[in-house]
Amino acid sequence: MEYTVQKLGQLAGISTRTLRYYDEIGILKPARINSSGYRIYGQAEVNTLQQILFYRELGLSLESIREIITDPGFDGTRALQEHREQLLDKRKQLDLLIANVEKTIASTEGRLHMSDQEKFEGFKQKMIEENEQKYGKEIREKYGDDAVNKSNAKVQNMTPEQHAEITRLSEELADTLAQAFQTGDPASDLAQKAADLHKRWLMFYWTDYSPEAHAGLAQMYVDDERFTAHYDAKQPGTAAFLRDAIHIYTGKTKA
Amino acid sequence: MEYTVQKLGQLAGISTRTLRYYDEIGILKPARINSSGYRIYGQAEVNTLQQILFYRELGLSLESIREIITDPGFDGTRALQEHREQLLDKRKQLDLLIANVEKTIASTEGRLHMSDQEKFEGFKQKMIEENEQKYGKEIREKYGDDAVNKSNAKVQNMTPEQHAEITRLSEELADTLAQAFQTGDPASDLAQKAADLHKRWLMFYWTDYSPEAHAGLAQMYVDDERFTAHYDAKQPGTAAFLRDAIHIYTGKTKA
DNA sequence: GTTGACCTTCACGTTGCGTCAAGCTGTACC
DNA sequence: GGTACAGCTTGACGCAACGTGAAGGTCAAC
Repeated sequence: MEYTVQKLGQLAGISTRTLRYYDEIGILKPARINSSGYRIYGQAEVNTLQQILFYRELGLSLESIREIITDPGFDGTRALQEHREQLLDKRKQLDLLIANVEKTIASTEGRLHMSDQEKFEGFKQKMIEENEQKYGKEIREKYGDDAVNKSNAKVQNMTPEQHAEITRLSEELADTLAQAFQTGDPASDLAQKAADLHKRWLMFYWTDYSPEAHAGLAQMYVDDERFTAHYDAKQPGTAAFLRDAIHIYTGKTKA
Repeated sequence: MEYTVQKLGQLAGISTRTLRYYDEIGILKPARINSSGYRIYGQAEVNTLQQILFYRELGLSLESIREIITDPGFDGTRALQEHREQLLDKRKQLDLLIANVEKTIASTEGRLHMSDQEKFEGFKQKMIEENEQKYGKEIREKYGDDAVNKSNAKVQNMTPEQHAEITRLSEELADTLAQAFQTGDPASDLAQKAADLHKRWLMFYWTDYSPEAHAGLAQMYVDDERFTAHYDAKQPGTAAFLRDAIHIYTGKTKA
C-alpha cells in the first residue's frame, strides 16, 4: 500500500505539515518522490512512523528519536519491548497522580490532611521518570522492583483480619444475591448492593479496578460454564442475574 | 508557610523561570511582593499551582487554564472530580497504546497480522480525546456512549468463531495445565504456556488487561473456594499451581 | 475546460519555556 | 566593615515542533 501525505496523515492521526516537517529534519523520508514532486510513502515508512509516534508519546525529542532510529544498531523488536515497559511505567506515574487527586479531594472534604509536599507528589515523580528516560535505567531497576514488591504485598501480606473480611464479604454477597434474585429486578436496591459487594470483594484481589474489567468479569460468569456452575448451583439463572446487576452498576448497560 | 520562587519551584518540581512566566502571563501571581521586590507565595498560591499542574498534565494550554481558574464561577472541588475522571480516561488511552504495542510485538513474531490502521489505533484515540478537552463535552457524551457500546460489543457481539475460539482456548488450557502439573514446576515451559493461554482466554472478557489484575485473579483462584473447587476438581493443588505459574508469567514472583 | 481537492515550497507566527546578561539583596564569615 | 556567594530582579534572545497562510503546480471528474 502506498500513501500520499494526506492519506498517511489521516491514517496516523497527524497533520500533513508534520509529515513534511519530519521529512525536512530527516526523521521520516518518503519512499520516493513521484514525477510531479509528490511524497509517496510505503510500508516501511508506515512502520517507522509508528515507532516515531511511540517514542514521541514517551516524551523524547525528535532529535533523540532520529539518533535512535537511524542508528545502524537499531533493533526494532527490542525497541518495542522497551516501549511496552516504559508505557507501563507511565501508567504507574498516572496512578500516582490519580492517587494524588483522590487524596486532594479527601483533604478538601476534611477527611485527611495533606502537606504541601504531598500536593505535588505525582508531578515530581513524573519529572524523575522523565529524567530517567534521558539518563538511563539504573533508577528504573530500583523502582521496578519496588512496584513488584508492592503488588505482591497486596495479596501475600494480607492480614488475618483482611482475610476474615474477604470471607465475610463473600458470604454477605451470596446472601444478598439470593435475596435479590427473588425480586427478579437487577436494578433493585438489593441487586445493586450485591454488585457493590462484588466490587468490594474484587478489590481485595485486583490492584487495578476498572468498571470495564468488572463488567467483563461479570459477562465471563455467564459465558464460561466453569463459573456459571458455581453461581447457579443453588438457583439457576443467578449468574446471569448478577451479570445484569453489575452491568447496571458499572453503567455498562445494554444498548 | 511562605515561599520564594526557588522554594516553591523545588516543592512543585518546576523551574523559577516557569514561576516568573506564570506571573507574567497572569496565571499565578504571588501573594505579595516584599520590600526588595521578591515574589512571596502563600498557601492559596500553592493550591492554585497544584490545580494548574493538574490542568497542564491534561494537556490544556496555559491560556485555557487561565480562563478556567480566573472564572468567578470556578469550583475547585468540582474541578478535582473532573481531573480524576480525565486522568482515568487518560489511563484508558494508555491501555489502548499498551495493547497496540503488544499487538505489534505479536505481529513482528508472526503470531498476528496487523492492518496499517490498527498500527495507529492508540494514537488516534488520543487525538480524539485531546480535541475533546479543547472543545467541550458534547463530543464526549457521544464517544462515551461509543466506549460503552464498544465494551458491550466486545462480549455481546462475539462472532461464533470467537466463541468457538474461547471454548478451544479453555480446553487447551485445561489440557496444558494438567500436563504441566505433572512436571511440578510452575516455571516450566508447559506451565508458562498454560499461563499464556489463560491470559489469552481472559483477554476475550477484559477490555483492560494488566499483569497486576491477572496476578490478582490468579491469587483469587486460590483464596476463594468457589474457584479453587473448579480448578482442583480433577487434581488438588492445580489452582495453586496455576497461580504460581501466572505470578511468574506476569513477573510478580514472590520476594 | 474548468472546478475543486490535492500537492509543492517558502516564510513568518506561536507556545512554553531555557538560557544568558547585568544588576540588586541577604546572610555569613573574617 | 568588607567581601564572598547564593538568591532575587528584569530584560531579551533562542528553541522545538509545529500552525497557518501565500503563491502556485497537478489530477480526476464532470
